[in-house]
Amino acid sequence: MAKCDAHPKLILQIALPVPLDRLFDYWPPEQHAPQTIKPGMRVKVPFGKYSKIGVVLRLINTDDCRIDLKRLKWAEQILDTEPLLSGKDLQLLQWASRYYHHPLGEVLLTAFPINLRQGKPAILPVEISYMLTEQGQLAQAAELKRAPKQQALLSLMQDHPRGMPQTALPEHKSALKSLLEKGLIRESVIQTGAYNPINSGKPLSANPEQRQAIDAVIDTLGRFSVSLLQGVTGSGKTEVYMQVIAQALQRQLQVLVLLPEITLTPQLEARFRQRFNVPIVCFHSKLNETQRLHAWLKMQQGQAAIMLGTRSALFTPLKKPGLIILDEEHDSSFKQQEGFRFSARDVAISRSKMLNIPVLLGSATPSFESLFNVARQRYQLLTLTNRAGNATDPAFQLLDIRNKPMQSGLSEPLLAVMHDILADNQQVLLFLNRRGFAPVQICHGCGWVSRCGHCDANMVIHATEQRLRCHHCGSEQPLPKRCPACKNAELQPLGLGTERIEHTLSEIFPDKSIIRLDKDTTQRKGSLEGYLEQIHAGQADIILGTQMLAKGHHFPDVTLVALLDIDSGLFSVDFHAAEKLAQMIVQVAGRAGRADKPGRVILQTRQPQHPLLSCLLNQGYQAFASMALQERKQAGLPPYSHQALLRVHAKDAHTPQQFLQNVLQTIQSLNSGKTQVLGPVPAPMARRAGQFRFQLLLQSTQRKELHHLLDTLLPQLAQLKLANQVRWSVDVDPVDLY
DNA sequence: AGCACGCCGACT
DNA sequence: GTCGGCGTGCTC
Repeated sequence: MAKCDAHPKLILQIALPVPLDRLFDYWPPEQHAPQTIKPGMRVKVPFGKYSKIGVVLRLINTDDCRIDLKRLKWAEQILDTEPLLSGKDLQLLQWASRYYHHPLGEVLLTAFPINLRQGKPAILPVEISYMLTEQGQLAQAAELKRAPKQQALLSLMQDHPRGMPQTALPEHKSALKSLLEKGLIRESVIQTGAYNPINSGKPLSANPEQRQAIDAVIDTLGRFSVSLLQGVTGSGKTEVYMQVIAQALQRQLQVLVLLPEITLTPQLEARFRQRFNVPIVCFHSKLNETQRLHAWLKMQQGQAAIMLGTRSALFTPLKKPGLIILDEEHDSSFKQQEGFRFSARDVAISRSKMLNIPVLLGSATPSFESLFNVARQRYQLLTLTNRAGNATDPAFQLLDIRNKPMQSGLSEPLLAVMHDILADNQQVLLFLNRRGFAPVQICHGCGWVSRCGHCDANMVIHATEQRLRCHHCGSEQPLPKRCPACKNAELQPLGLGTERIEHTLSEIFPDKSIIRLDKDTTQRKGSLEGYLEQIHAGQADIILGTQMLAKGHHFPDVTLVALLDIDSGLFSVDFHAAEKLAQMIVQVAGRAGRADKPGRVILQTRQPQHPLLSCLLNQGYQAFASMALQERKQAGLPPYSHQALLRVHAKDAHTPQQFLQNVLQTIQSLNSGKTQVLGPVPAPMARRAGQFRFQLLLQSTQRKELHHLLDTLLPQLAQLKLANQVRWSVDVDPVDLY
């Protein structure tokens, strides 16, 4: 290479999306002035056989280069003229990479929408609007009678004297061209960037509790603080969000609103658009890549003021960050469960701290961590207790079903109540967290069960499709008519799923309309919305479903909620189970009732004396949380300690355990004993999708100790003999042991 | 993660 | 005699 002695002085340190926790050094691209390259710009570099897109993280001197300069390659191209990620963004992502012990390059590139990850240009299309020229204003539609499409467009334009954006006229492409040529309309570029955050007129109302909460959060605008807004269903949390947002917008600041599920975004989006006269963008998995790119860029450039999004929206750069809101903060979907296993709630708090802005967490059933932080006076607690329209709290009733006659999981006393309610033309909501017809098929002749061949789990009967399905690995097969083992035809469904209960209900209540809401009935696009409409229109008598009933949707005409089987949540190896169960009970109960029709909640149980249930029902969620936190304190569990879970899996049955045994030895050689090590133990589902799984739990009362151990331990894992025979991952602050 | 290179079984 | 199985080793 002739260039050898003309080496530029600066070297780029680049993060690349590879599972290697280090940066890669490159010369700046040959004809690119190195002074113009800034951290946060994307760069295309040769990597191995092909090219990759990375992010410039630092510029260093040749003296600080980590490898022999002769081996350095030249970067191919700097892809941005300005950094896409700010210094603060990079700082946050680096922190997250260290905290979650996930490779920096992969963390950095998850901040980008796919298009930017692939190196596509970070450009927003120019938005064009059309408006009438003077000639067009005077023109008579009749003049165009030989061109009906142009005629239609002209009158449409005459109805919108302030112009129409191109995006609103997708059908009129050729007519637009013709009218432009005739000089009847003209194009103008829509000016984005500045917006006038005036709300649409109505004076904002709030009850005293809401007022207090609103004022308390507004008071924190401009500095870091965490507020926990605890409000029962229907207490008006959204109104609090909106009035706080209004204040942030007045200060020309942007707001990031994070939600657990996309199913809830459309409702909230509609309310926001009605309230705020500012550009609002959404960011979630139902959007296509172009829409996501545009939403991301609008926030990054300051053209949009509000982003509503799911977990993946958390890292969107903000030109003028003002406030982060995280609704339903207890929801476990804020924790990413694969790859970069971050908690959007915890990272949002870190981000707010770095940006020196407030964060507002909302929930009717706050996570125990958040309540713990309130008790430690790290968060301020704001409470809303009044339900809208003076609705009363639902009345809870534990229904002891021991020795009671049952029909498909429905006890006689429950059926009696249902008969009454339905006779009165009110709606009933039944909750069972198990989809399918029955969780297993069994042979009455020989005892064969429908075991999954790849998992330690049974295959679930799906009667409509006449198939057996494993809910853990997705494998399926036709429902056998005869026992595969003994050829006996006496195969029976064992246990209950929503599909089976729907079947039974239709026999017991033949003239009532039943709507089942679970993954199987709502997979088709728009089907959930369709069912919800039917329910709200009063076309459903019985609503039956799983988890998704607990999330957001309110059914005001429901006056009876029944949880058919809560016992399975009472006995779990995972210490989070009690918290999850309590949240679920309260959330499901919150779906029902309003002022003139108080709700009633029945919980079927064979454990009517269980202390967890009696505390929750007699003293409420708050008391229950205090009790459970006390237990966790005594047991030294989070949030009184900190955990990291090392998961290992392999095709071979023995290597995961052997590998973890070696890890254990390594730990013992490193650890001063302040970090507890539990395991290795088989994962709760020891075999899944053909992989054998083991895990090792690390726990320490000092977060620093735990992280120090991980810092020294993890780089050594790759050197262990069995390292390339297993796959392993680290989960910091695990919430699910599966 | 890709994607090489690198040694041992069933096919034109 | 080749095509290709996935074992291990590297990427600035």
